[in-house]
Amino acid sequence: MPQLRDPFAIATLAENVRKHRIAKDLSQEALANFAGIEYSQVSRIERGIINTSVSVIFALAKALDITPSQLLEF
Amino acid sequence: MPQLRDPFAIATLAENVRKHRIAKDLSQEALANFAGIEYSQVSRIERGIINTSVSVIFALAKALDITPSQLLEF
DNA sequence: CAATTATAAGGCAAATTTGCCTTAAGTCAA
DNA sequence: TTGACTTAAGGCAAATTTGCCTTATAATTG
Repeated sequence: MPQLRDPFAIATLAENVRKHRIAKDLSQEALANFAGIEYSQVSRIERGIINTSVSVIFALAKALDITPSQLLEF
Repeated sequence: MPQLRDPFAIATLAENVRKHRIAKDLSQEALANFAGIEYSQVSRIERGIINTSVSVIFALAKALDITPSQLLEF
C-alpha cells in the first residue's frame, strides 16, 4: 500500500530546509544534531528522497529557529 | 528504529485539520475523498494516532482550501 | 600531496504508515 | 423504534521511513 507521495510537497520542504540551513550557516550534520535526528535523514530530505513526517518538520523548524509553517511555504 | 514522534506536532496538526474541516462543514469521509486519501486516515490524524507525512499535509490543505502552512500553526 | 570537511549514495533491520476492511457506538431525523 | 450518517476502533499485508552503517566524491586547507 503505497503512501501518498506528492513531488511538489516533498520538493517544497527540501528547498526550504536547505535555504534556511544555509542561511544559518549550518552543516547537514549540525542541523541533524540540533534537531535530534539522523544526519543522513537531513541529506535525504534535502534531496527530496523521503516524504518525512510532521514531527520531523517541527524538529527541523525548532533547530532552525523558525516556525514549522515557514518550512511549508512556497 | 522508531521514528521521531512529537506529541505536540501531532496534536497541532490534529486540531488544525479538525478545526478547518468543521469550518468547511465537511465529514471526515468527504475530506478524505477530496484529498485523495483513505477515510480512516483522516480519523487517525484527527485523533493524533499517526505522524503523517508532508504529502498528506499538502493534500489535506488543498482539499480544505487553505495553505499547508496553516495546518501547522499553533 | 595529505588530511579534513561536507555531502551523496546506498544497504539493512525494525518500526511506522497506509489502504482496505469490519465492527461498534453515537447522533439525529422521520 | 428504525434508518441514515458520522466517527471511533482495530486487524492485516505491503510500502515507506528511520537509525545506523559504510563507501565514494568534491572541495578546501594545511
